[in-house]
Amino acid sequence: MGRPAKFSEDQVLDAALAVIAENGPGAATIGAIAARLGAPSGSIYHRFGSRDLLLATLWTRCAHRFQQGFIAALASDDAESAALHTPRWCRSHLDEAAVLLLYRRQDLVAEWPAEFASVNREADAALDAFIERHPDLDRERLLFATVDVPYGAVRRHLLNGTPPPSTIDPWITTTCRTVLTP
Amino acid sequence: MGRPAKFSEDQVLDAALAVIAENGPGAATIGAIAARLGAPSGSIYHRFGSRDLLLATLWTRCAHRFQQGFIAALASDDAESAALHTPRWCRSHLDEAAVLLLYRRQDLVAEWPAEFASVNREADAALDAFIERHPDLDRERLLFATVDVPYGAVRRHLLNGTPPPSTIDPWITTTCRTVLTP
DNA sequence: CTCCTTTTAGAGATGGTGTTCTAGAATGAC
DNA sequence: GTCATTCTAGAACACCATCTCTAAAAGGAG
Repeated sequence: MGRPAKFSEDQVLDAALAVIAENGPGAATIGAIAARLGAPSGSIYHRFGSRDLLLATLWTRCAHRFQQGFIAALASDDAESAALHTPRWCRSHLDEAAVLLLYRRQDLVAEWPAEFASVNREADAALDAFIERHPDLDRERLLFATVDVPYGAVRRHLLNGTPPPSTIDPWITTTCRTVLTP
Repeated sequence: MGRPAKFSEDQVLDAALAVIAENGPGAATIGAIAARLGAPSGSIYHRFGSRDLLLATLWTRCAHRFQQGFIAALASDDAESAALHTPRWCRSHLDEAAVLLLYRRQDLVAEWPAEFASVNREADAALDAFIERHPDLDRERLLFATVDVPYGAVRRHLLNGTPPPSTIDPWITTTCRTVLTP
């Protein structure tokens, strides 16, 4: 019932994604997003009550998509594969990776809406479970090997807008193994 | 001759630095910077012709200060010390590190002024010289060990506003050694 | 002291952005 | 067909930030 939507919610988010990946969060004005989609700004506001709500939704979508593979790798008790998930995912999701890894939430969203509070709950739980199974590891060390190093390895290339080359993978793996084995 | 300045150029830059470190680049409006310094906005514009010019100057000052130690370590042919420079400098220059490492130039400065074009010339030259002396190394590998990994190790802590703990240093050193020795 | 320069001081013009509001178009239910 | 509902469409509003402009203050040179 009612008029069918001409622009889906995901289409709006994709437009916002493209704008940010191209010109940074500052360029992600409602006007720019609407223009990219060929929609009037009113339609955007009809879907998402505010700019903050729109960008928080986008951020959450990106984070959720990214974390799936990471969580799965941790759940199968494979730290090296978890570490490699970052470069791999970046290669196949260049724009989303740029938005997720190059910026902070606060750079996109002035005031983070309460309903999006626990974006990282699942990932945190996966890390906790992993630690639980490996009492000789501390959380900081695990984060360094599986999050921080892959992130650093990938960042420069995301800044260029180019996919991270496959040469970095063995460096990440080696680092992971070296740091995590006593 | 002429009226003596009540606010020095560095004072203005320091005020901008504090504002950004506290609330992000979006909060670094001329009004906020002036208010923090207790100066009227007109005085800011008298010194720095525009907001872009002010922030570009700040960025360049940060980058220059940061790169001194890095360049020196590379010049003395010590890659591990170059890698450790990042966490060390972050500890003693928390605010500047946050501005320099957490944001992109484009996040601060809409249009980078031409006169600040070559911020990284010296650092690039130091890297080139190092490579020249170690023909078995390629540049990407050196960047990974001395730039990317330390950067990743430090980022989460800068986001918290806390100095990176000393526990990360041996991980960085180990990574550096492992990746750079054939 | 009188000129000249530099800087402070802040009011005001300008432009752009988030948001709201009203009107109209498209569809399903009856 | 008529009504209710959902969405498009874009004009209008309010706000905020950058930047400009004018006047006055503070010192040095002659």
